[in-house]
Amino acid sequence: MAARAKRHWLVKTEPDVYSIDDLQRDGSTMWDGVRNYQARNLMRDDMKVGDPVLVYHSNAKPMCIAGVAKVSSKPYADPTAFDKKDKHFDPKSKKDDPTWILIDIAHVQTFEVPLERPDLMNESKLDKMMLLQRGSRLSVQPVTKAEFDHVLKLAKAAAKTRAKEAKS
DNA sequence: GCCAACGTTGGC
DNA sequence: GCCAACGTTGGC
Repeated sequence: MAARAKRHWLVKTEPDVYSIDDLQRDGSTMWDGVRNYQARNLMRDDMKVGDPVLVYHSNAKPMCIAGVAKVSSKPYADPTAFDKKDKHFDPKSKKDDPTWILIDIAHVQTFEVPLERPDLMNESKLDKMMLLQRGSRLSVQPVTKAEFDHVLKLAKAAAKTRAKEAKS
């Protein structure tokens, strides 16, 4: 069977709730609590084990792309939808026909220097990136390979610059 | 703290 | 099925 080309993704998280550092500590985690159909469909239908994922810190100071993760499980039912005590409990989601589906993601890399949103906005190569569009609220979104590669390049360059500064 | 964008809900 | 009201996200 021909291997499917890897697709690239970005997930948003509020670092006060769950940050890249938490992910690094945990190794991997259920990406739970997503209650948006479009985001769910991406997790259920399009995200495949091994796909690279950028991790973005929203509602934070600073707002930034903080690192890289990867999809580490097949889709399965979000257990928080069944838990009455959970903030994300959804009585409409039944165990035999779950409404909310998630995947696990595993930590790959925490950027030495987070890429802050205003700097990303200045990158002409990222003009079209969904994350940077006004009013873009989708919390799980596709990223093109070109965008993904450019973000990694920026992260490397930023780390290099910092290393130089540390020396001088 | 404000508010634009946008998804969801519910009356009709 | 339409659409106004409402709630949430999330940048600024």
